Amino acid sequence: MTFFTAVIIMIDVMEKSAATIKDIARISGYGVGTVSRVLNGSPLVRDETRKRIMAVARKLNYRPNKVAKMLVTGRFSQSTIAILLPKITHRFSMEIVAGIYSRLNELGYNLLVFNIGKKREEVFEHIRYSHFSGLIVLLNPLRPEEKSMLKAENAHFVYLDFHDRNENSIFFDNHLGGGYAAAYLEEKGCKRVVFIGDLAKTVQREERVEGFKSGLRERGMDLIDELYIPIDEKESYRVTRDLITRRRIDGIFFYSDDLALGGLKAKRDLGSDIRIIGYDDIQAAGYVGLSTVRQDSNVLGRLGAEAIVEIVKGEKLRAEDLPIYKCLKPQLVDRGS
Amino acid sequence: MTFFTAVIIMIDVMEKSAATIKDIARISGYGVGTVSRVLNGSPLVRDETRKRIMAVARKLNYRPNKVAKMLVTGRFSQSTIAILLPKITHRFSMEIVAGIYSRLNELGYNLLVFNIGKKREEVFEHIRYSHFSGLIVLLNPLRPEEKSMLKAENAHFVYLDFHDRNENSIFFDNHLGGGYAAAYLEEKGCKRVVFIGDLAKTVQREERVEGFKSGLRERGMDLIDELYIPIDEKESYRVTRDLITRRRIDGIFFYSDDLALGGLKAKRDLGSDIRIIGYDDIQAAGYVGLSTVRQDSNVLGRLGAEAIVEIVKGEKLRAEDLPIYKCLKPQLVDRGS
DNA sequence: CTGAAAGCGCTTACAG
DNA sequence: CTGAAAGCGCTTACAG
Repeated sequence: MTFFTAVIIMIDVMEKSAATIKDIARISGYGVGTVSRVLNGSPLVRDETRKRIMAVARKLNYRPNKVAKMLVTGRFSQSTIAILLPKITHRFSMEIVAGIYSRLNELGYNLLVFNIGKKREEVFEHIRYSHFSGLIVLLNPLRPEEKSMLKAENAHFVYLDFHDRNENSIFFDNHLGGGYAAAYLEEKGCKRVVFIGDLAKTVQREERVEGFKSGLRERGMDLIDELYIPIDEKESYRVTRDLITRRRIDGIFFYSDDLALGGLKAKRDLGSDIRIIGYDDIQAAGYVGLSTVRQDSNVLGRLGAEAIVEIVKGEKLRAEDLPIYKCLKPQLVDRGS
Repeated sequence: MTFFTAVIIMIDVMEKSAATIKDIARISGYGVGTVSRVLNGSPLVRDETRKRIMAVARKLNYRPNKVAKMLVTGRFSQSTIAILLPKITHRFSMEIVAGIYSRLNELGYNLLVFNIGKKREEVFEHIRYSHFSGLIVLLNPLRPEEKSMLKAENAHFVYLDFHDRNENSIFFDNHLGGGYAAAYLEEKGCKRVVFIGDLAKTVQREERVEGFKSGLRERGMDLIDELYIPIDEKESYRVTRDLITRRRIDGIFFYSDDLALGGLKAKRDLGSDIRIIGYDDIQAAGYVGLSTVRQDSNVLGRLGAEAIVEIVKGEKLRAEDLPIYKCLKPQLVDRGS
């Protein structure tokens, strides 16, 4: 008895790697089949046996290997869709995620969330060794080696709010939206305007800026400056205040509502009549009365969820309509800011 | 050659279940080892062989079985934490999720999201056959059979914003918060107040109401009515407008900010001087100037993430400090509403 | 370069 | 009631 206990403790200490059903069988003196039955609550075992085996299992702090169980039973959740978020996320991205989630939920799929962290490679290792049926890539491009990894696994993916002619993409027209911003500022009588954007140089930003600039050109308005700052309400508050007090300008187009929120606060605190427009139409924009270029995050998210599920289920696989390439239009929302 | 093609097509059509490496081996005439090497891009294969095998793989639309690969390589992402959301979610729940997510992210864990849908049993089947290390159960109790399923899998879980003496729980003190609401309304000079809550009868609601009532009693204030309505801003707008116009009351305590938002709008539209207080302090509350009882969703989420990770890593397993049972305090936020 | 075999941790008929 | 064996789909030394 003491020896018996001693053996168990030794093993408990030695075995750094998790205990298996085999260990339990060996130590308890039963066969693996019996152990398996006990662990799964089969009624076909003696009570005595059950107790003995359970005791050993507890002692070893046994945790069944789900992967092995999945393989043998063939029952594993095929209904998980993964999403890959960019390193820095605006509130807008989170609203897209909410849209994806709600549609996925209706379709009976679970959501697995990845995030491009410091070590991009590590994240892709995780992705590689995780179990999911399809991937939604949000707002940023995949590198060639990442794509080929996915191809090798024959794992499907769809870009959301990013576009690549050769891949499934659902996205907003940023050039058009930039133009809307110019039109808005013109309508409010602005002549000398500034653009304030995120530090991160993204395709979305470039397209939006380009659309804005060509809009200004058409209207004979002047782009006095372009500023690039971190996504931080306080920072944009400060920058806007400086602009209003030190420079002769009458309108600002912010790359995103996150940024514009700080700017609007500065304008109001100073009682300035400068005109401000943001981008995205996040929830807060409605509450504070910020004019913006609306991108319907909910629609985008839901479309993305539907697309990846269709692809994964192979409903589109043999059709000519792959890759999916869908461009959505933004809308101008005038709240008088 | 035609025969060859015919065979492939037949198989392609017949095999409803996915093609395996064995199928490719059989059809291509090579061994499974070679097929595996090709599929994994090993350089130790003739080019000719590679092409032939790849052709068959494509024809069969081969998708590697990740589960089998995981089992044999032993490389599968152990760093996934799952959360289980209640059927109906307030915005507050979503803010908790954001907190969980951000902390999990820092700790290098992925997030898998489940949601109690129509068929509760089905969700638990999914949970059972999904691979994750620990589970965070948000805002609602597990049933006995669900707990025993988790126990059988030796899967750890922690309740967040729900409490049970026998399980790991991190939660807010609702009784205290209800008292704060009463104190707020008294301070604003209210005498005749109403409580408006969600239809769903939850522990949280009961505790909050009880705290509110005993707060009123201490202060000699009258609870004129208790109304229970669906979580819907329009609905709470309507109900509040009716209360203001038809009944002699001077204050309303809303179970959640989601509800209070509609009420505040009604108050302002009518120019009423009724006092309104909500609960949670969701983002929108700050934007519209709603007084509320603040529960720090970010802190709660982050604590939950840390707790489950600690438990999963066994850092607390042999200590006496299990189960974790931590009660957080809410705070009163006076925005003058 | 390629095949045959062993094995990952588990379940499940099949015999006793 | 219990054990021995086959097998889930894959990888990986080990021989050729």
